[in-house]
Amino acid sequence: MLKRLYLKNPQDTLLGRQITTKALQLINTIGFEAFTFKKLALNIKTTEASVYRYFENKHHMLLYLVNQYWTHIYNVAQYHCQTEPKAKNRIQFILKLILNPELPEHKIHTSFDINALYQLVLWEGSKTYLTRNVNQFNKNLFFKPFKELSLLLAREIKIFHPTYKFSKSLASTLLEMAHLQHFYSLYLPSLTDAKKNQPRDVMRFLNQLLNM
Amino acid sequence: MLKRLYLKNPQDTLLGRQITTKALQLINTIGFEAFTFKKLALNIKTTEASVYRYFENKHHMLLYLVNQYWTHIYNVAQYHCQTEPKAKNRIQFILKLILNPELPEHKIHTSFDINALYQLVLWEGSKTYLTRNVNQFNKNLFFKPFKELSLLLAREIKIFHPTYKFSKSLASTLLEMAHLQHFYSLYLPSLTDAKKNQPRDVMRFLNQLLNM
DNA sequence: TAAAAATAATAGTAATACTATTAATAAACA
DNA sequence: TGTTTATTAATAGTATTACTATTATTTTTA
Repeated sequence: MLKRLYLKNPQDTLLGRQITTKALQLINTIGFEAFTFKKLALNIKTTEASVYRYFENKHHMLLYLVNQYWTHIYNVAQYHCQTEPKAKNRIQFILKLILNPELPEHKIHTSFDINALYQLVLWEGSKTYLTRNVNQFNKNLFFKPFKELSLLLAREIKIFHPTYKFSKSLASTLLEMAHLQHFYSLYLPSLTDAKKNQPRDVMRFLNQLLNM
Repeated sequence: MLKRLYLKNPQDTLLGRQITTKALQLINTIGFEAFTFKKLALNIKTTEASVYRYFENKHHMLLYLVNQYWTHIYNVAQYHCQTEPKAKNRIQFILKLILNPELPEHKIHTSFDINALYQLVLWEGSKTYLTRNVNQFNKNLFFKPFKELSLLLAREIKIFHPTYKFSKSLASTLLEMAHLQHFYSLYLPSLTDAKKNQPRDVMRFLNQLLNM
C-alpha cells in the first residue's frame, strides 16, 4: 500500500545523483511549471526514459527533493534539541534554522546543496500539497518530514507555554511564515515589514507571534 | 505598459460569462493543473480558440478569478469599515469575512458564486504568485486587490495597536493563515488545532495571534 | 564464460498549449 | 434597406509535454 517517492533510489547510482542534483538546479532556475524531464535529460546528456526509471513523474520528484530538505532540517533540529536544556533556546534554534539553514552551526552532512533546497522550498514547497492528490500523498506519508518537524516545534511551544491552546497551529504558522514573509520581502514588499534579505526582520516578527 | 488580465472582458458577452462561470466550477472540480481550455470548451460547447480570445492563458484566467474574490472581499470590508466606529470590531469583521465570506451580513452583489471563489482561493490562490512571472505580474498590478485588503487590515491593526511594529506582516499572516489552517484541518490535520470545518477554531487561533 | 538481471536508449502516442487562418455574425452607416 | 466593416467564433493546424512499450546494452552472478 505504502508507496515510495522514487521508483529506484537515485542516491544508489551516479546517474541518479546527477538527476536529482541537476533537477534541483533546473527547477530553481526555470520554475517547476516550466521544468520537464526532457529538459533535465538534455542537461545531463541522458534520455527522458532514463529519468522516468527513477521517478514516476515530476511531482514525485519535487516531493522527493522537498522531503530531503525537511528531513535535513528535522535532523539538525532534533540533534540540537537533545543537548539544549532550555525550551526557549530550542525554539529559537529551530526558528534560526528555518530562516538560515546554511549557517555553520547548523551543518550536518547532506549530499544536497541546502541553500538550493531552501530556494526550492521557498518557491515550490506549497505546490507539494496544493493538489487533488493530497489525501493519497498523505496516506503514503509523503508529508511526514514536514509534519514531524512541525510537531517537534509544537511540543517545544507547549513546553514553553503549557497553557497555550494552539501549539500545532502556531508551529505550522511559524514554519510557513518564515518562508512566506521572506518571499514577500523579495517580491511583494507591501505585504511585509521585513526588509529584503533581512532574515532578522522575519525573526523579530516570528518572535512577536510567539510573545517572546 | 499596464496589462489587463483578459484580452476581452468576459463580463461583456454571454459566452464570456459562461467561460468564467464554468472555469471556476471546473478548476474547483479537477484542480488547476488538470484544467485546460480544451476541457473547458467541451464543457460549454464552444472551442478552445474562443476561450483564447478572452484570456491569454490559464494562469491569467486564474488570476482573474482570484482577483474577483479579493475585490469582492475588499469591497465588503471597506463598506463595513466606514460605518463601524471601533477598530477592534472592524478587525473582527474582516476576520469573520475571510473565514465565512458567504454569511448573510456579508452579502453584496457579485455575479460570481462566492463559495466557489473561496474554494478556488483556498486551493489555488498561492499559485498566482508562486511563479517566475511574479515581478512582471506585480508591475501589471495583478496582485492589487489582495495587497489592498492586506493594507486595509494592516491599517486597522495599527489603529488598534499603535505601537505594534509588524502590522503589515501580521495582516498578510492572518489572511494567509485563515485559509491555510482551514486547508490543514481538512487534509493535514496534524498541522493544526482546528477541527474539520470549524472556522470558529481558526478564528480563535487568529485572535490569539492578534492578542485579542 | 554464459545466462540472467539490471539499466538505458529508441521510438513511439495521446494530450496540452498554443497560433494562423478562415468563416460566420453583428454593427455601423450610406 | 442593403452594403461595408468590425467583431466574434470555428477550423485546422504545430511544437511541446508527459508519458509508455520495446529493444539494445551493460553489469552481475552462477
